[in-house]
Amino acid sequence: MEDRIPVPPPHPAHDVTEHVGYRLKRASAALRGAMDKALREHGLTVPQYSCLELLDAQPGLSNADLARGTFVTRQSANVVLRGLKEAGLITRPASADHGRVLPVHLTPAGQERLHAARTAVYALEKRMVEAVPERRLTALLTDLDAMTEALGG
Amino acid sequence: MEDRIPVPPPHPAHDVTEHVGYRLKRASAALRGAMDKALREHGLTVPQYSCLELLDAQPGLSNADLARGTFVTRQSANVVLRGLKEAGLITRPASADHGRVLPVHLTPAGQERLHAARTAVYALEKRMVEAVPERRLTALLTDLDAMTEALGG
DNA sequence: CGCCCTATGTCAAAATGCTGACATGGAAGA
DNA sequence: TCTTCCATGTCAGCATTTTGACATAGGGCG
Repeated sequence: MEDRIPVPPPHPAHDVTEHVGYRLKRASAALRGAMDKALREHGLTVPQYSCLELLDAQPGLSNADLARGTFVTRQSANVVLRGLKEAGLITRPASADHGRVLPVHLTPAGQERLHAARTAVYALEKRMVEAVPERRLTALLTDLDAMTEALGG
Repeated sequence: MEDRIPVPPPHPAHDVTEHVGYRLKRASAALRGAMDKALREHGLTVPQYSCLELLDAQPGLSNADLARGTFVTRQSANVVLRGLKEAGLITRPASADHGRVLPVHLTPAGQERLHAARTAVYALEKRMVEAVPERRLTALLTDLDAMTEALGG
């Protein structure tokens, strides 16, 4: 008699694979995998590419900025930056002249590498975008953002 | 008149943060973070919880099945299963009686733990779902799946 | 000026995940 | 039947990421 349950109100589906979260994770995993494969041919990892893109759009970002922008911890971003610096794709002052922030910039080699990799990544983006009806694209972005905010950033 | 545009072929947007991929990753990261926090109070990690959910819906899944279902490699899934077994939440035969597959099952303790954690996770799902207009929910799921398939699984 | 509070960069350790490789069991096809 | 091919489970090594902690720089405010 313990199955006197009135109703599972907030539980629309009974199979996890029907949940929004599951679909979201699956799509994200597919993107990650595809990017990983595409970027490997350019000698870049996904976090590395992400950093280059952010730096191209906003030169001088700090390590902490990049961490937030790539959704990882400061420590992880730091490791990525070391790799990029060792590869000669970015520059980073050894010491800060003003505050404590060490502004990061792309080198010409970094620009070049980014542009090459970007072509491959944008092709993936194109495949994704074309998979959804054009009139729904805006709504999709809106809803993704809404979900993000509902979860607290 | 402007829809006469041949098309801005591969580069629709100029800021990465406008791209679908970025929004997708951000939403996924937000979900991951929220789940991580919620599950910690129940002594579970996200991969562990994912396995429990899959096993609850489909008892007897193999390690490889769970790996595919949680979007990680067989090796990673194996580590997760060891943790779950050590915690007494699942059972797994030491040797296969039929093929090579070792079917995994939830223990009563596993069921219990899952049910407790599920409440917390479903609350998150609810927040997400309610953030998007109800009439668009189905479309959202459809589009997420379409993007997944466009990227090759 | 001096105090608190936040943010940043970094170190160390542990956890987590992946690549590469191998042996084995089953299934499909010659 | 036998042989080839694929999937599974697992080991080892490496890469990545996170947690936790710490010192320091700056802004806000008494």
